[in-house]
Amino acid sequence: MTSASQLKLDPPTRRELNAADKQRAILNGARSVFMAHGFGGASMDAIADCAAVSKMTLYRYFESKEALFAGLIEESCAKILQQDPAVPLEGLAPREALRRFGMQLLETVYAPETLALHRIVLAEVNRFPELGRLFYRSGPEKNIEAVARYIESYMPGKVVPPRDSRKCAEEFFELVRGYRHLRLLLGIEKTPDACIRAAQVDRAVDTFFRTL
Amino acid sequence: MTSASQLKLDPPTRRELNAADKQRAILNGARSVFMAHGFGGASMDAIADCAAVSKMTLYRYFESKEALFAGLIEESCAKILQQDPAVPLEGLAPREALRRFGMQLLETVYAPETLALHRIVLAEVNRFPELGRLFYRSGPEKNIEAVARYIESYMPGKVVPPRDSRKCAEEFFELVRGYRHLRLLLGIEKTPDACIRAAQVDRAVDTFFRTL
DNA sequence: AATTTCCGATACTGTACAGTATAGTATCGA
DNA sequence: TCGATACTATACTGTACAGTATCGGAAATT
Repeated sequence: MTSASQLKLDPPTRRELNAADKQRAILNGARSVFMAHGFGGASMDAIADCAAVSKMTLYRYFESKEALFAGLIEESCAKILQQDPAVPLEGLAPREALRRFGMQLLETVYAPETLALHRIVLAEVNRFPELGRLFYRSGPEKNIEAVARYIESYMPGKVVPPRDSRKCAEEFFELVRGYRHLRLLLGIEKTPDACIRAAQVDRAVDTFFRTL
Repeated sequence: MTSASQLKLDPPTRRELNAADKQRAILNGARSVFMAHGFGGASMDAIADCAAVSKMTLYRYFESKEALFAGLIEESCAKILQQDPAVPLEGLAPREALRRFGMQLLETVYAPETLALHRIVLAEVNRFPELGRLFYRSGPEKNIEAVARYIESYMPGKVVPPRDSRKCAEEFFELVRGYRHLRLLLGIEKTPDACIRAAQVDRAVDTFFRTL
């Protein structure tokens, strides 16, 4: 190791850093195991092994298996939410702006980790009802609201009273994600590359503009 | 008992009748328990109790827990498939025909049992990959193909070459099911009544016709 | 009625797992 | 150097559960 001294921090900070590392290691291990085997199929021993941590440490950071699971899902949802870089919209033609929204959506929801999260939340929503709301608010709702606001600000007069911008935004994302989303969730299709995703978004944007 | 003789059948038939009843009882019990608790959370004892049948009988009809689960999902998918009464289309205006397709879709996919099936298939698609295909072929694919055929037969010239009837049919159903479908799957919204469903279908049909 | 065959209720077996207890170790501050 | 804290390894407890063995009894056959 080259000069460990420059990595040294004052004690409390350093300890917290270690603690944060452990927590992250645990959550990463939990992610692998829970996502692969579901809540019921995951064992705390397997998670401990996967996180390279003893089972006692697991229970020092999380009350129970349920708490660990809930913590993991919360973290995963937050991760999805944060990677919303609020696309810069100024000066873009509406079609191009919507294309960017669409591409961002597909990158997120077609990603294997997001698909796994989606599956497991649906699977356990009976056991943990609050996770349903959490998931919806972290992902779909944010996107829909962003597009609704965009439509209101940059496409005035396009949406007239019996329709509203929010429903319109939902329709837009329905067209973008398509039935391919279901096929991916069901594992009967491979994740499409960026090129295919772009074609799909273009088509969805075309269709969407025809509905206005 | 009043005159058991008139209920008597010749032996083999009678035995088979009982066998069919048992099988149905088992599958019904399995449905309740699996749908409520998932594959991992369901115990064979609970299923036996729920079906009012001994555990031995369970194992007489199904090799293992996995086999019972697979059998149940197969039966559930088949049930969805069969309740496709091939709407009579002759003499209907296209808008009206599509409204019927849409209503039929929502009745099926918004039904609590279908939502439960949807959730559990997604939950277990890692463990039982073939169920993904089975589910997709039983439900979505049938519907999409039916609408695609309708578009080809009854709306000639509406869909021009870069677009194809199948993609169009997918778009139609995407608009019909809406994000409400996801909210129902996540348990954050109550099943809408027929009136709300009809309004949703009307709106989707309007939007769809604007895309043509 | 006697006998054979099948079935199901109950009890059991082995295993896997959540959670805990214990005993020992590494790290750090004083 | 001492003492405290956080960790590890391991073994244990109790429970839940998939799958099985046994035995009594009902039906089918004679």
